[in-house]
Amino acid sequence: MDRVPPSLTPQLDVDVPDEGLSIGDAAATVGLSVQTLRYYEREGLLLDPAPRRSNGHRRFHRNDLDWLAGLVMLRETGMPIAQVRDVAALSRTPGTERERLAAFEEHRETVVAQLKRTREHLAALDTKIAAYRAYVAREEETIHDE
Amino acid sequence: MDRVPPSLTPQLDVDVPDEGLSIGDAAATVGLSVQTLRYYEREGLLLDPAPRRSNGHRRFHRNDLDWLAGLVMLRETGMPIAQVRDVAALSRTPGTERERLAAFEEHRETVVAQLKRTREHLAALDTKIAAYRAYVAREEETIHDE
DNA sequence: GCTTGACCTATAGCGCGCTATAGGTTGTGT
DNA sequence: ACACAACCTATAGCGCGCTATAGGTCAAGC
Repeated sequence: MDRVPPSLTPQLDVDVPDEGLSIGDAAATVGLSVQTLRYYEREGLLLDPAPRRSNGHRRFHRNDLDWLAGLVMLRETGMPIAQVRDVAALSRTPGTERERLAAFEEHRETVVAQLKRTREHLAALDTKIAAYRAYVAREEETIHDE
Repeated sequence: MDRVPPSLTPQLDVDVPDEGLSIGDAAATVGLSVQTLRYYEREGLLLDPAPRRSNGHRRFHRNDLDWLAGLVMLRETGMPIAQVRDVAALSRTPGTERERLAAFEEHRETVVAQLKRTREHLAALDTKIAAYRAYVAREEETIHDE
């Protein structure tokens, strides 16, 4: 078996017609621009180049959309293009399930670390905001007192 | 009063000598490169251009370091340079405490939103990891059975 | 006295991730 | 029949945030 069965990667809850989606609809569905989607294909981030209709237009099917949703997730959690490309290459190669798992687990660690940092920054920001609120409140009082 | 008193923005718990730090030490302290620090100065992200010694070398004092820590926090939570510049400009202008507060509160919202998205992405990533773990485990079993 | 290193200014260059432009084909609605 | 939108390829350009380079001053240590 080459890839994890689709049933195990439930990403998207939109229904995709059997004939697939145009690039415009696909882009809208996953929240990318049409250019970006073509760019991703060129850069080898897709599982496969999207199949074309007789007129040369791309069609995106269910599994493409699922993959795209995952790819957007990786990108939005800060995974660089090059690394996504590596993951895509792995996912194209049968018998690399362990490596894929390792890649995802490693990325998970970076996301968790990033989350932690952001939470700490948020705390600092809250401290700053509290200080300013106190200052502004104090100023208001002073005006009242006059 | 021009700025919020330093006591209300406790950012950094390192002690800074009275004569201040060199740019190298300051950069190391706040986790930036020397070039980046100079770049930030040029771009007007500092409260004021750092004062120079007779030899033209910058000195960073306590309040500069505090500001820098805050600036790094803003940058690392994704605030663009241009917006940091605006905040710096506000912080230079007396009587703008309310605007500064508003800027920080607004940024807080974007950070919270970003945090939420990242947590959702993390959940999706965890689902993927779980699926792969199950797959790999199942594969292992199959090999055992042979 | 001379090298070494940290600093200085000024300016050019770069990596990333798109985004825009040119020039063309297809197909759908009026 | 014809305009108009959506698609196509190929390639150039751009915004952001640094980072590197050139060319120099100064201070300390060997």
